[in-house]
Amino acid sequence: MSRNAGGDAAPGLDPDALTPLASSFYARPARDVARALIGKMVLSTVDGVRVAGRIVETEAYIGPEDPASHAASRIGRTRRNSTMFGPPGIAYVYLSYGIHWCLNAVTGTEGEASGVLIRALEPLDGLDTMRRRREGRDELTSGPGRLTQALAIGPELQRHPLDRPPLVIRAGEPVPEAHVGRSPRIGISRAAERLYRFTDERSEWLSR
DNA sequence: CACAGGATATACT
DNA sequence: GTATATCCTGTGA
Repeated sequence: MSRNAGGDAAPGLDPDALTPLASSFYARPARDVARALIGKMVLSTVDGVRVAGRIVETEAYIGPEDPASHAASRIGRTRRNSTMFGPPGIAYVYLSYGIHWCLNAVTGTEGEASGVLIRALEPLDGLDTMRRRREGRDELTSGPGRLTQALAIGPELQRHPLDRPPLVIRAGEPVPEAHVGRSPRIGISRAAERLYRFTDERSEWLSR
């Protein structure tokens, strides 16, 4: 079977040829990383199957002072959120509503407990695999729980460094500032006014 | 030990 | 728009 089965690949951009983002990319404020991740590529080879997508929606969660964060100061460091206190560039994976696994990249300095939630991808490669994993549904990767299902991301990838297989984030074509939207984060009750959600406004694959 | 609620997705009215 | 699945975490008895 050829790559790009199902069509919809970005022309002229081969995800395998792009440089993985080093941990230094993540070693800065979560808002900067959330903005910079728009347009980057996520490649999963979990289960030996190649699946790729382009990041179109992220959210920043910024240290203990962010009351919406799993690592908010009122909670402190716990077993669930301990990955957020780890070094930048690793995956923080958590279970939402008992059903959906969600993927974050840890950012900032070690112990800072900041991260970026990957909320939506534009499917680029391995669409047949995504559809199978999503049981034939059309919404393959437009939502944090949907994209982890499509990419077979689960708790086995807790603390996985994001610069190597089976889950790699790579460079992509820059998204001009004019196309980047900023809006309130989805599904939170605290600090709901902060504009920590970043989107590629051109995308058809946003979560809403 | 019991319980409430969540950085969601889906089915149903 | 509303209901509910489903389970882990954090909290407080």
